[in-house]
Amino acid sequence: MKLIEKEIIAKLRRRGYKLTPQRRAVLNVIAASHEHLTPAAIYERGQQEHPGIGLVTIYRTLEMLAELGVICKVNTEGSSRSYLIRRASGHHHHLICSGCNTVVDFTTCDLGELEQKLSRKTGFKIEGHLLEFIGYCQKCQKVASA
Amino acid sequence: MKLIEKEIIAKLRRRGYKLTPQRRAVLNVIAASHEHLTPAAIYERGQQEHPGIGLVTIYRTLEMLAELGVICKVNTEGSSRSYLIRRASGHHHHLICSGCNTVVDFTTCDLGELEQKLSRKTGFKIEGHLLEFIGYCQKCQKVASA
DNA sequence: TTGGTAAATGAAAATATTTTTCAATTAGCA
DNA sequence: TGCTAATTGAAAAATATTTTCATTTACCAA
Ligand SMILES: [Zn+2]
Ligand SMILES: [Zn+2]
Ligand SMILES: [Zn+2]
Ligand SMILES: [Zn+2]
Repeated sequence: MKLIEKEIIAKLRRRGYKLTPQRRAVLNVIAASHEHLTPAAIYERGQQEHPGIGLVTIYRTLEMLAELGVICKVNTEGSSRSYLIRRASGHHHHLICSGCNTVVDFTTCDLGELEQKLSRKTGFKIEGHLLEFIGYCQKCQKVASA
Repeated sequence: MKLIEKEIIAKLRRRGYKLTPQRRAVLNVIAASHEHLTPAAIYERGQQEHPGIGLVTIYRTLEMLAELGVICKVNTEGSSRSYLIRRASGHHHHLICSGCNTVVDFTTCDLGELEQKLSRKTGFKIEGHLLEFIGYCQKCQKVASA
C-alpha cells in the first residue's frame, strides 16, 4: 500500500465517503502517474493494487474524486476522457509535433495577466488552462524537406 | 443552400477531396452556428440541409475538416466530443465553462515571445496554438453557491 | 457531353465507452 | 460485536464511435 496524501483521505471522510480499498487503489494509481490516465488505464493498473476491482467502481470513484476536486478531467484526443491528480497549478502545457505526435512538456507560461483580464471581462472564475503549441519537431522538419 | 467560404472549398479541392452535397451540408451547419456542436447535433441539423445524410458521413466529414484545420475539436465535459469552425488562423482560443459547456472565444493572447523562446529551445517549427481557459461562467457560479 | 474510376456514401454490424440496475458485501459506528 | 447505509461487481442497457462493404457519385479525361 503506497502513500496517499492524508489531506485527501481527510477530505473524503469530511464528506462522509467511506474509505474502501478500491478507492485507495484508484487514488494510488492516479497519484503515482504523472500522465493523464483513462478509466480503462486506471482499471488495468488498479488490478495490481486491488485484484478484482470492477470498471464500474473506477468510473464511480473518478466521478466522486473529480467532484471533490481531488483529480480533474482532462481533454484528450481519442475517444475517452482522462484524469490526473490535481496538482497546485492548473497549468497544462504541451508542445506537439504534427508529424510524429511527439509531445514535449514545458513549464513556464506567464498567462496570469491574460487570465485576470479575461476573468474581469467575462465574469468567469478561471481555474486552469490548457496551452498547446502545434508544429513540427526538428526530425520531422528534416523528413519533410528531404 | 447557404454561403460557404470560397477559401474552404478551395482548400478541399487542393487536397483532392470531392465536394459532395453532404460535405456542404456539414460545413453549412457548422459555419452557421456560433456554438460548438456534437456530431449528433450536426446530424440533426444536417437533415434539414441534406435529408437522408448518414451519421457515419458526419463523423467522416468532421474528421476530414478537422484534419484540414477548417474546424476544430473542443474539449467539453459530457460524453461526446464537439466541433466548431476555426476562425482565426494560427490562434485558437477558448474560454470554457465546466458547468454548462459554454464556449467563449477571445482574440488577444500575446504568446509570440513564449513561442519564439520555445522554438529556439526545442527546434520546433511552431505553426499555431490552442489556448483554453477552464472555469465557471457567472451563471454557473451562482448556481453552485445557491 | 459522355463514360471511366477512384472517392464517397449509407446501412448494418462491430467496437468502445459510459450508465443503470440490483443483489450481495462491507466500512464505520454505537 | 452487530447494525445499517454506503459501496461493490456482474450484467444489462444506453451511448458513442468505427469498420465493413455494396452502391452511388463527383470529377476528370477523352
Ligand atoms: Zn500555464
Ligand atoms: Zn515530429
Ligand atoms: Zn493566440
Ligand atoms: Zn456555465
